[in-house]
Amino acid sequence: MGRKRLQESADGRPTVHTVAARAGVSIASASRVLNGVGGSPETIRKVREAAAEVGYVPNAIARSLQSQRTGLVALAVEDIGNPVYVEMMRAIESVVAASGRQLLVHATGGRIDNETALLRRLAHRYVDGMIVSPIRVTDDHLAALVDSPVPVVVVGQLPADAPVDNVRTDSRTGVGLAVDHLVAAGRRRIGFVNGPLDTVPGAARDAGFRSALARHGIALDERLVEIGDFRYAAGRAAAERLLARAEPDALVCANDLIAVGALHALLAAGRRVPDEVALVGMDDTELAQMTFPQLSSVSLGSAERGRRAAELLLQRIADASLPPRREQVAPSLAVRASSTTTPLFVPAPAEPAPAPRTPEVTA
Amino acid sequence: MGRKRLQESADGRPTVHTVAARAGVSIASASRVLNGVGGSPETIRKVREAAAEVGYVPNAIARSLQSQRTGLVALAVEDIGNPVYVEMMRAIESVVAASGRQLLVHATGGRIDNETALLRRLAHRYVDGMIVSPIRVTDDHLAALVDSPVPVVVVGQLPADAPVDNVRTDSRTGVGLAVDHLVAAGRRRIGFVNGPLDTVPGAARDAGFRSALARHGIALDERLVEIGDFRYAAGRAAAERLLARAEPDALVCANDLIAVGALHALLAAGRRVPDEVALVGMDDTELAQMTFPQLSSVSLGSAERGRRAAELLLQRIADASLPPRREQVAPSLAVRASSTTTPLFVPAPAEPAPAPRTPEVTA
DNA sequence: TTGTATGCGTTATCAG
DNA sequence: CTGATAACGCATACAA
Repeated sequence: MGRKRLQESADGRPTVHTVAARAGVSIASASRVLNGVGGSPETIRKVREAAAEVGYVPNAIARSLQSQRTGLVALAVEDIGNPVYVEMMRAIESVVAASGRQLLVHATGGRIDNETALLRRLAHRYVDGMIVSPIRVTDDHLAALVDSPVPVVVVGQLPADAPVDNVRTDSRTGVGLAVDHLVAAGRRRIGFVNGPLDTVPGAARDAGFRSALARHGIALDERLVEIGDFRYAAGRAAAERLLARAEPDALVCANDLIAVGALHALLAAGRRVPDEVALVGMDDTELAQMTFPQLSSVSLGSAERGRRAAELLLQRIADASLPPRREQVAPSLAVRASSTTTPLFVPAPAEPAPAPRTPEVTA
Repeated sequence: MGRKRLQESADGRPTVHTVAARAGVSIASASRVLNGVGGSPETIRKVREAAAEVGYVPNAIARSLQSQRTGLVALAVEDIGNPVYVEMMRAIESVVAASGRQLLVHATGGRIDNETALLRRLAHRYVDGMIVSPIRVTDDHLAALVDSPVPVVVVGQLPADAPVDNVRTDSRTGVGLAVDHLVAAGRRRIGFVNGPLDTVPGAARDAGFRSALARHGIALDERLVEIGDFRYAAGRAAAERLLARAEPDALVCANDLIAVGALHALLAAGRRVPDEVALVGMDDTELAQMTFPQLSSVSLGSAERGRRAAELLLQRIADASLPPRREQVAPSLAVRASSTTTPLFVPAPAEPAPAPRTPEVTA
């Protein structure tokens, strides 16, 4: 006869039945003891003993099918090599962990199909909810987001009427902060190294740069604008192209990875930073403090956005009927050595220095 | 009466029953059509239509309970901010994706309890297998690894007799490569900035450094050895401490993050790199090519280790009866500007230059 | 407290 | 090809 109700699972590992049989009790009693609810002292002893002997470990999948939850939350980002996502992830992780859940990260590689596939697969109940930070948003993508089977919070720009929880920043204004700072420092030939214009952040930053220059009455020289992608190598290459045909006295970069690439290009070309060319990155990641000189960078509050996104998600998991919410985090500028010309080898002034700063690289 | 067999799931979302009822067929037929096996043209049409109308999406948890697999593979690493794990992750991802599975990453933060908790939770059937790269290994930890409910592959050093699939490298030898290189370049006062000695990699690198110096007959000056952790900030601080009390003519760092920190410390202290102090990192990550000057670095084949680990895991998932396997990846040295003193401002020689190299930072 | 029986949503088996 | 039904492993309402 076919196995009717054996005591072990298909792959030979122990189940509640194994434990129950061994302890000489029903599976209900076994289950209760294993979950710490009820059971006479004697039963508890027997079950615990049996469980230990067979090395019982509960099947989380089965448990989830029953409880309708997995205790898992996912974060989908484009490029896990970008430190901005690391910061965001850390912030999310701490919130998620505090709720007794576990955070899983999935790198989509920026391929939209990949991201929608994720929503259509992983999200189909493997996780209790997910936070996704899409770099491009198509209608298809948006549709998948909207009728996701599990709660979703989007970090990043989204159409105004999209009924999805959303935490955003204003990178357009953020770029403006960088330009204002540089203009105030007397720079006029300000260059811009951006990522692809067909991405949401790329388009926003481009608009921000142009409007900021206009606001200051500076005519934009298109030779001072160059585009790569949002990674180091392309940023460096783009900066090299720009430097080969123009002479900026400042460079704004669409993120810190690009800025580090640009810094490399500048130093390799013999330009002194910040004396000849000031440099401002964006995202204000760890990376900005690793370079020499350290990078000024526009903070888009990635940790804060992550934290808020996690909170929104947990709230929605708890109550699916909540209306779609939208939160915004304001950008700010972290000024460091890469955009601050200071007198060198000059005795410290009697008044306290404006801010602790590492020495300049130039002599 | 209590709901006997409704057509929708507990949370009101459609199930096979919903679709079947709407299409006027049995759940068996519905399931078959939904899975693309069998079904008359008419049935297929009706079911597809019904599924589309109600927006049916299969419950992956239920499916997994039945199929005994999730199609998910997890990678557990200590610090996702360390680029070495990013490289490893990318390699693993490509192998895993090629098998039609999805990779999830979990950052343990190096806390052992966290990692064992992961094994005891997530691994309890939420994933088909996992790759874990522990930085510390206790007996407890090892035990959890050994009798993990799902296939596990460990990347990193493990006791010789541990019955666990294992991909390792020899960082001890790796440090030796760095020292050899520096000694050959005429450096004698070689310093070492390491991570914690109670970690597996920390201990191995320490041993490697000491034995390498001994091999060259160089007496170790303990003032030239400093310890932080494996991250940037601590690396920089450790290098600063070292530089405050000793005058190395070269620095070996236990990973690239530390090396970048050391580079910052050196430049901030006005030391010229590599002329006054040569610098060699370890892991040969992207980061090594981002700095100026670019970092020489000992490659521990992190991508290769990741790739192999993923292959081992997939094999074991396919056949659990495989004996424990152990693979080793040899270290190699990538020489870049940070450890190569070249004549500056000298006309290019008639013969081709030894290798394309970015200009030195010093003048 | 304990055991029986049923459901979680899906897939697989086995008659019809 | 189709439909009823039995698993998958666990949790729990209910009756004893």
